[in-house]
Formats: sequence, C-alpha cells, structure tokens
Amino acid sequence: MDHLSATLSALADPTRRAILARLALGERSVTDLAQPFAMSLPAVSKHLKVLEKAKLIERSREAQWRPCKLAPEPLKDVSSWLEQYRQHWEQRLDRLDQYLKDIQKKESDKNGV
Amino acid sequence: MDHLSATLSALADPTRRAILARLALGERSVTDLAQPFAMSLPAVSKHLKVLEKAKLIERSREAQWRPCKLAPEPLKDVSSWLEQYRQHWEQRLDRLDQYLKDIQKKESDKNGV
DNA sequence: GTTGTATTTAGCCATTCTGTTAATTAACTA
DNA sequence: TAGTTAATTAACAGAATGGCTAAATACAAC
Repeated sequence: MDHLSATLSALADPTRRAILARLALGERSVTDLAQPFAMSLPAVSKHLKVLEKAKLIERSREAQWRPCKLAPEPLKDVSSWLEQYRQHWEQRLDRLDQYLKDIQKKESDKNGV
Repeated sequence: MDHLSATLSALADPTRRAILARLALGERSVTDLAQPFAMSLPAVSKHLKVLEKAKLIERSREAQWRPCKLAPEPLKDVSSWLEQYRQHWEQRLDRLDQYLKDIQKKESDKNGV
C-alpha cells in the first residue's frame, strides 16, 4: 500500500483520530489512551499499530510502558496533496468575489469615477 | 459512519484519488473514467458510488450517460480538520526560525545596536 | 522468584471491501 | 421493433478490518 493511502485509511477511523487528538496534547501510554473508549485494550493496541505503520505515531520504551507520540509528517503530506484541490473548493468564493468586484466597477463607471 | 470518516476512507483508495484527479479537469462519463484502469467497468462503478456517498462527486444524466463532476466541499472539511495539526508539522521550522532570530538578536546585542 | 502492572500476540468471528462475470436497465438509432 | 451503447445490479469469492477473550511477554518491585 502506498504511503498516502496508508495515512488516509489510518485517519478514516474516528477512534484513531481521537487518539491522535489526545496525542496532540502530549505523550501518552497505551492504557491512558484506551481509557476514554468503550473498547478492550487489545483493540486499542491494534489501532495504535495501524497509526504506527502509517508513521502517524512514534513509540518509545520506558520501563513497562510504551509511550506514544504524535508524528505529524504524514499529515503534512495529506495537506500538500489536498492543495491541488484548494482552488476547486474556493472557486465559489472566487466567483462571489469577482461578482462583487464587477458590481463595484459598474457602480464606479455609472458615477463617472 | 460520520462524514469525515466517509470522506477519508473514500480518499484512502488510489484508484478513487486518480478518479478525482481526472475529474478536477472537468466532467467525465463512467467509461471515460474507467479507461485508464486495468479493472472492469462495474468495479469503477462501485468506486464512483463510494465517492458519491462521500459527496466527493455529483452525478447528472445526459441521454445514456451519467457524467461525474468533482464536488470539493468534503475536501475542504478534511483541510479544516487538518489545520488543528498544522502547528505540529511546522514546529520544526518554527524552532529553526526562533533559533535564527535568537542568533540575529545576539549579533545585534554584541554590536551594541 | 513470585506477584503485579503494562502491553502485545494468538485465535476466533462477523462484517466490509474490492474485485470478478453474467444479467439487467436505460436510452439512443436505424 | 431490433440492435447498440452506457451503466448498474446481482451473485459470488477472497482479503482486510475491527472487535472480542484468553494467553503470553516484558519489566518492576517486593
């Protein structure tokens, strides 16, 4: 699987996005991360493995804990990929902008400015 | 499934991203869209259904054709969601920036400016 | 070394995803 | 009406996903 696909499919799960959101606040242990979810620890562990494979988190070792840390690089890649479409979702605003400019110009012309 | 999850999982497939890329150039029929892929027409049709459910494309009717058109709104939503992490992936640059400013300040101080 | 805590692995099950081919629907064309 | 083109639906198979419980591993602390 290519990098971007791995990232996007990791992000496609709400549990995993919630995990990332908490990791944005700082490092957390697995049990810590699991706490808000109505789901077994192994389930959370699997989610973390998906995030790790997508390089969205990094893991270290401290005694019996394996703290997780946000690794934002792949998010940057998603953002870069999205840029190619920015003009498309901003087009409507562009058209409105153009329309307003046109109106304004007509007004100026009418007033002989 | 929530909106953002639907969008991200639709985008997680390289075939679907390629379809969107071609739609960014303008409306296309299904057969047209299918042409570059080594995959049956029904397979492409299914991909289009996924994109349609995620509201990433809109479809109209013209005789026996059902042209597809890019609908970029959900992409904007992904972009907005990503923004909350922008500081994280720009942090390294921020630190470099800060470092350069610090150096510059020290130079100025040394020169008694 | 035994007990306790943190986490992962293994094995299982149900569901969803992605592709296939064959059949069907929809609309134009002669 | 019959034939052609465009696209979808149906039925199927195989792989991947997401959850579970129970067992195993890793380390700490007594």
